[in-house]
Amino acid sequence: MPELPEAEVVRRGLDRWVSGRRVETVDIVDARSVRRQEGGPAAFESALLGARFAAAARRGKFLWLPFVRDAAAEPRDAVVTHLGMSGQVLLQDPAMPDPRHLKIRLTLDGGPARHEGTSDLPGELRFVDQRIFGGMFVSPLVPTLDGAPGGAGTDLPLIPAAAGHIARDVLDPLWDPSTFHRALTRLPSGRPRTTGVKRVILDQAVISGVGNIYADEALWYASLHYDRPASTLTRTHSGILLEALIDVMRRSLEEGGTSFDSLYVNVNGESGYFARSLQAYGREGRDCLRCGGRIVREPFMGRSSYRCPRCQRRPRLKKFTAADARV
DNA sequence: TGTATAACCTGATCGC
DNA sequence: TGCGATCAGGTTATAC
Repeated sequence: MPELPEAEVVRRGLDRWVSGRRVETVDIVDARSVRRQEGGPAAFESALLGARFAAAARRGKFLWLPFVRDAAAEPRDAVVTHLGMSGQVLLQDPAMPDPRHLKIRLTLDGGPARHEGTSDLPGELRFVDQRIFGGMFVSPLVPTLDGAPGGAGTDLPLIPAAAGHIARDVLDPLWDPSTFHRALTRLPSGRPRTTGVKRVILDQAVISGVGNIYADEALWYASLHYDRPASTLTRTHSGILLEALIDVMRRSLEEGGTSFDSLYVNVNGESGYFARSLQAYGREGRDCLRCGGRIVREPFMGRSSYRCPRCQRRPRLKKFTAADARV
């Protein structure tokens, strides 16, 4: 299931194989995959025909390719891709049969000089999506603003308007423990966040790139229960949690991401191997590798949470006091 | 204003 | 064998 490491693997593939190339044809096989496109499928097609892609970028699980029509111009728009639950971006030879669940097909030219002599340069970019939670759409690039969730201090000067609400992601080098602690434990208004810590780290407007798998993994490393009120976390807790999030994302990235089935692959159709390294997620009934307790699976937000009941104990109910509300 | 939840979607799996 | 129910989960809209 695509989270930050999987999106980054795909971004690297796009950057290597697609940037610098021009779109020759656009074929929307299933209009549901461009449902977020303003103006509908026709607008998507007319925006991309003849466009030349620049370097691929990403924030959290959103990735995008800025594009231009005039080689001398600066990109003002980007084609944004979100993989959702089951999206894949494949670069394939046009002679290969269409994959099942093919939704969008872009044929690309031979690319710039750096692609010359590359005998196996795939000619088609194919967006494949079984569950149709993902999609593609064109969005104007806007400056990242101070005060926006991922705004000041980011290394991305421009971001698609449609992704402007997404906060700085886990691997952004400019996160620091103090900023993270405040984002985790306080609302923008300054009031305490009383909601559970897992809900908060899944909120892409607080920190982006975390999904159900890596949330459970990071909480296991930090020995935190998913329902512990965020406002009760100390700076030590939030510091350990941030380190755990960064560490689990980096290690997953080194192994090409997490694949449980064929639903996540890189642009070459290859699976990642991080599923073998998971400590909590998907390990129901197996021993906790830290304390020997038995990992349990519990319903949470309409999905599942995995934890060790011994070293990630359920928080005791605490009466809310005036001191908690002090800003 | 902040939080919780339903809806979207398809294939695999399970029980009857 | 075939059918229906259930489950998986990221994002957004809606309800509270």
